[in-house]
Amino acid sequence: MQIFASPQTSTAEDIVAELTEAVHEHRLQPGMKLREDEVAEIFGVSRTVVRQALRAMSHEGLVAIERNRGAFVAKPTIKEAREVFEARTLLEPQTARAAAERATSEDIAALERHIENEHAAIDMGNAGLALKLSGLFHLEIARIANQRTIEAFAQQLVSRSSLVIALYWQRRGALCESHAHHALMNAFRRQDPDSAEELMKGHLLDLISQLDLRDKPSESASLKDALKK
Amino acid sequence: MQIFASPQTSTAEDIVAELTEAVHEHRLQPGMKLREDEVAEIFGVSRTVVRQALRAMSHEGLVAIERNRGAFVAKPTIKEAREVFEARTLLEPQTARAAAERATSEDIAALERHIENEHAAIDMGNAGLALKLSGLFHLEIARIANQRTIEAFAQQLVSRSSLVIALYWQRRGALCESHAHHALMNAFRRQDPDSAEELMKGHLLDLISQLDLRDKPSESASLKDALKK
DNA sequence: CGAGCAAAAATTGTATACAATTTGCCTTGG
DNA sequence: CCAAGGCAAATTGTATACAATTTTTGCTCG
Repeated sequence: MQIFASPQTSTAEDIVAELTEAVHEHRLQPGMKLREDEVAEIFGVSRTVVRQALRAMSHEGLVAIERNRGAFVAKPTIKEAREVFEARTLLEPQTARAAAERATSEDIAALERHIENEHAAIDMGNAGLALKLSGLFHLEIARIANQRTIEAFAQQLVSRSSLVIALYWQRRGALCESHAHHALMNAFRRQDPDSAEELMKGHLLDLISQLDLRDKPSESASLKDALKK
Repeated sequence: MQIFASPQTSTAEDIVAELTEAVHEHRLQPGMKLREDEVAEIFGVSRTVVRQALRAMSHEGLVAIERNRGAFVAKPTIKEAREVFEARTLLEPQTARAAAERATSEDIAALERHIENEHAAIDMGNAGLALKLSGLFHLEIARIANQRTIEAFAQQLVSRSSLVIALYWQRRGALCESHAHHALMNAFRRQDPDSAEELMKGHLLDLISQLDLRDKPSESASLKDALKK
């Protein structure tokens, strides 16, 4: 399967960006192997640069590197999935509040365009694109809040959320409703930090509620437990 | 100046760990250059491995890599310094709460030993060691809370805090009082999450208040502003 | 026919060689 | 004497070669 276009030479950052985008759009799925030679040929660089990219992504939790075995798209466990959304619940509501306090009319216009794109992606049935845009919306808010450090954390968490969704989303076809995004944007427009914070909190809880994060026997920590009658 | 012991062969992780420890103890100071050859010789590996380590640290915000110019210990700006502690204020109080709910008697014993070590370091006048231990105390709490994801964020934030302290601490000689750490541990012992959360919040605010984060003309964002009469 | 083992192929880990870029110094001309 | 230009040294960026490890293949033997 041809997943990427083939440019000539790329930097490690380019490769990270493209691979990350592919994860966001669920073209790269959890567990897929990323062979260095293969990636190197696709991007027209040597393995040296590919390794930089893969190590960077492993540091973001998007890729799992097993020594002498290679790099794989990460497969977050249920515990990790919970942690990702718990961290988001700590960071993003407050960030939305800060963004609501700072948002300029340009910021709001950008958000509005963004939501339009989300709708367009859903209408044309491009679920992968819709999912990616949905994640980017959250990053845009972090950007507006002007908190680079938290933005970097959010970026990592949103990316990992894509993996969590790929693994644990319940109703496969159903809605990635940008309804909540609309409500958030309106709170920004009203310069209403309290609402923005609450809406973000609710939005995240809503997302979590649509995941199936019940413990499964296969994830049981100990072999002994698994063999219990 | 001889900063490191010289072992034979090390992994990239070893190098990250040693360099990070040196940052924590203020043996490596903001702005110092980290030449690849030099580090490679010290650790007895090739530049390949050193580059892995330096790139990992740059991703953590501990090292700044300038293209074709090399790696330097990062020099957080005042804005970054504020962001680091704002992020800590979002994450750590809640984490302390979670830790207070989960802490076992072994956890508390470990914290107690840790605080003793902090006192010992202060008594023997080893400010660098005391500073490092002070940071590790916060990481120990994240570990007790059993939140790997947040622990990773906290690790990065604590490391960057060491750089911030190196740059912006006001009274050079004065106290890194582990007083607040004692109070936190007692809250854990009482299984008092509310207190733990409040104490951590207050502790962080206290730390921030001892930094000099006033804007300085030299940090003016634009050259144009700087040249204005 | 399947289990076990051994050799071969494939893949990753590390070091080194070479290219590209920057930095410092020295020369030269005003 | 100072500024500008350019050459040389030092340093980083990338590719490649080689070593170590894992995975696959295919054979033998039960």
